[in-house]
Amino acid sequence: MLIEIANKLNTMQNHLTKFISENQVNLSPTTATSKKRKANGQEVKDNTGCIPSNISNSVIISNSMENSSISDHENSWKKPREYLKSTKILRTYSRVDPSDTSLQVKDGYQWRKYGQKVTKDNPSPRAYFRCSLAPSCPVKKKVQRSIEDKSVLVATYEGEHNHSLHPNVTLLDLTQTGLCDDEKQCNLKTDQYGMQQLLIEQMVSSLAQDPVFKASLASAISRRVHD
DNA sequence: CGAATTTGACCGGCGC
DNA sequence: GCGCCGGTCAAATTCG
Repeated sequence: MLIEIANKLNTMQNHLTKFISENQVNLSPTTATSKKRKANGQEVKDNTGCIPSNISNSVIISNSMENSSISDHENSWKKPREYLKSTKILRTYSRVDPSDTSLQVKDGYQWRKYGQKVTKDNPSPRAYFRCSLAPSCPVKKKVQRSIEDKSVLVATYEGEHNHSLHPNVTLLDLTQTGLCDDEKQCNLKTDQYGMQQLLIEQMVSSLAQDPVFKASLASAISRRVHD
């Protein structure tokens, strides 16, 4: 029976992988522009605090390209537009203990903090991190508490990891197996695979902590046992 | 003692 | 040109 459950979980993971691939979650370049103010001169509200209403106690992932709730200026990070065209933005929401002031989001990667700022429209400080798994990795991360719910950490990721290092994921070396002869393409595939694995882990983690999902799973297992 | 974090200073973009 | 603001730097401090 345990084997069956394991198989079911594998199937579930395959479905998740397929879903992520088909919906291009996190893998589409942002088309964000850097307009900060509306035409009438009123300030555009920073959406860092806007969280999905159905958030549980784990991680929710939103794609900046498809999620219109994310303001342009939040995505811009004051970067040149040319740079933005080739930069991928990902935002995740993590529920943490409100008393925890560390602003640490456990996503499997290792981050080095290089700055912290209090922004105008959110009293909670915003922390700036760089990926420390590889010295040349361009990925950056911003973490700030939600303005609406201080128990929710909003992590915004910019860029893609240019390395295959990931503490929780063993990646295939496509270059050595001969499956990929173009080095650039290979790096892209490797990176996308790594990001997919990360997304899967986060989604599975989210499901695992969802009481409704757990109840459904328990019910399904129970039916299996009684069959 | 080296690595990681903190924090004030500095820089560049943008609006007025 | 000036001031505001977000992002980054780097010296000081803390931690393991």
